[in-house]
Amino acid sequence: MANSSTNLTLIVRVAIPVPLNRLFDYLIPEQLTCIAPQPGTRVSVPFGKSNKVGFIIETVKTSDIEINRLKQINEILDESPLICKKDIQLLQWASNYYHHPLGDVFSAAFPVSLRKGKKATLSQEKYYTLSKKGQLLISDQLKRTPKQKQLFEHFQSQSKSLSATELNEWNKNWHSALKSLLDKELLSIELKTKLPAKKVITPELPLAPNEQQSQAINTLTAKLGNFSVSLLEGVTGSGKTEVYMQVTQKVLDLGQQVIVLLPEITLTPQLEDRFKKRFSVSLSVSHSKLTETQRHSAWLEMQQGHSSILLGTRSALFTPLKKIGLIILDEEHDTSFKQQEGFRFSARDLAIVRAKLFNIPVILGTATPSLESLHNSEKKRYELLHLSERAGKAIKPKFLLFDIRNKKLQDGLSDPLITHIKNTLTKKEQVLLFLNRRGYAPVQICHTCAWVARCQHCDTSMVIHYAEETLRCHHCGFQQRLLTHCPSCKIGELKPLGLGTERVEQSLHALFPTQKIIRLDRDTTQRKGSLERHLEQINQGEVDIILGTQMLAKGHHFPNVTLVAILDVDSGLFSIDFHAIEKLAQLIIQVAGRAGRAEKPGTVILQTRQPDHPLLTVLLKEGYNKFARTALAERQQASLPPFSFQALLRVYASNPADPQLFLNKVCTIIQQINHNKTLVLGPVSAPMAKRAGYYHFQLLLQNTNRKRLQALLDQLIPQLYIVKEGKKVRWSIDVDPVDLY
DNA sequence: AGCACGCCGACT
DNA sequence: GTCGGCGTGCTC
Repeated sequence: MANSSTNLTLIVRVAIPVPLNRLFDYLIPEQLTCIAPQPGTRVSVPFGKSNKVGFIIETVKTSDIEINRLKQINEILDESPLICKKDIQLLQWASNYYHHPLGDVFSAAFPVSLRKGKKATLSQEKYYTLSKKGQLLISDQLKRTPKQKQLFEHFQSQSKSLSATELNEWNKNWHSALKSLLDKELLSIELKTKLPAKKVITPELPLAPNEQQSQAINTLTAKLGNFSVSLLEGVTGSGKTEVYMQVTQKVLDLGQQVIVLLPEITLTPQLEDRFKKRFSVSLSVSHSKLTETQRHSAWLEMQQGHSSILLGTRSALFTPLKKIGLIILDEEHDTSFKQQEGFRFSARDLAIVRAKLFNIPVILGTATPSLESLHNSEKKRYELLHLSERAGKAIKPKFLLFDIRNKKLQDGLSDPLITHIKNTLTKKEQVLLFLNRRGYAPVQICHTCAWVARCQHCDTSMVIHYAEETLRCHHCGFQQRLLTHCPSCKIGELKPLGLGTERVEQSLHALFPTQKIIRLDRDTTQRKGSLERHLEQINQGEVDIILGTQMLAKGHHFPNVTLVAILDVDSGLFSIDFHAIEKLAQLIIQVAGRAGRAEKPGTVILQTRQPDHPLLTVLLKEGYNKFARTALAERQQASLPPFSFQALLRVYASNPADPQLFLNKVCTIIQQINHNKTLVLGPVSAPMAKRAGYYHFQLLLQNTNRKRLQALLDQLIPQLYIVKEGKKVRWSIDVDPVDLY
């Protein structure tokens, strides 16, 4: 007889969430081999000294590791795979493309609960129903206990099982009566899966689309059932959401599900509200502010098909769907779709990969398309759909560029700006001021010896926060008491240098003592719900001047604001990162969309020391589209993305010399394998070399051909895990970086 | 990433 | 004489 044990040996290759770029092989114990575990199934495995939850990637007969060195899995956690083959393919593609370990990539696709091994079932809810005994009872027999009689009769009239939630809707005071009825065995308990709440609202009716909207809706509807990417370019107020919702309805009519991805926003978006009011089907929401249980439920509701629409941020993209029909990505230009740590994926780009795998369409919507997406539409990879008409009679805002060179400024406010603020306030309209720096002033300097308070952990100055009488580092959080005397020369007077929101606020109070001024930045909105409270005050008209950082730029519309000013646009114009001007242009247009409404046109004021900046001039005189075209031409000239492809290798270590030693080694490795003319820029120290006590270096790789860049990375990255110079540092690779530091 | 093992300083 | 510092090496 043949050796049956070798015939029966079943090995599974498991992705484990550790930063190791390989899979781990395990044996399936004999008593479990009857269940052939499918890829996408979770398993509990012994790993090192502890146990971990991993994901089966494939089943194989042999392993590169000696069979007697393989461990057995502890347990198969799922009866069937939690994600389908195509979604596994998506994750494998992402792991290859972003050169990030597969186990970690899998982790990103699952809520924490499932990563930890929690059962993949929706929570059970207790339902109460009349027992056999209860069904035979006449309610008059309970007349001595009126509360119980009332509850009993409620059950009789409903003639179905009721949950605690449903009982609460009926009458808040049911707990003790219920307990008594249970004790008398007149009621019995049954457990039911907790499904997303049934809606009791009458859904709002679709709006009548205008000519352009119905054209977009028709075009998009015709694309259902096939892969395509459409770039829906619609100015603020042109009714993109209506288009999303009407196409979504068509997908629902086909019995399919829709994912709607939104940027991470600090302000509650109206979009969620509009979807909830429009559709009677169940809708799930998934973002980082929800509890773990809520995200667990949302994931399973979509996976099991109980819910038809998923609204979520970046990582919601990976949620498995029973019948995926459409992916919508709103505000596609927003950089929060790119994860900025660990597995640095772009949800926008992966949405397209996923859509291709499932043969479904993607809609990318925005008023200010990213340059990459515009380029792709010019190359006919995406279909460009325009919504240029503003709904209603809304008038475009007026832009004013204020040259502040050699001008007297009162804490960042020029005289003409102050005049505009005064005029707006006289008309009882609101003013919105942007300054992207919190605190009082970014520098405390000695008037005599020019000594500057610096952070001891970072290459940056300490920011003055007068309100708390502290100096703070905005990069590592280090803080100390405000200084009163120069520690260097001992005689000089310490003065604030530069602008922060706190300082501008103080100045505004002096200029407009009778007006209500509100400051919104991380310092004033730390407490939960305080931002929402402030926004409510603003929309109630209790506030005259709103001053804030860019946290105000996204997601919320202030209808009574008719003057918006960006106090300092120059930081965007001078940045060493070529993405900065694109982001600034998007910010300006998005901010302009916040201001004014039909009968009250808005004005947008930009203060600058570069009034002749060519791109800025184009943007204001000829609009975003012309700006984008000009900026794209500049990128092409310089061979920058999207005309080339980049990968950024970031390194840091506590020892200042180690990062560069590692990158020097990396350069020699690249020289050995670089047969494809990939540009190697660096190593250079990061723009702020020392941060939170670590020294940062980086190396930028660039090639006009994406495949060639990938081919280099394919050869390079595995070696980074091996070389000894890599052991002393922490490194990470960022493919298609959107932030170059 | 964890978590061990492994050799050199300040302490009961 | 030990407790523990974090360097380096492994995880199927």
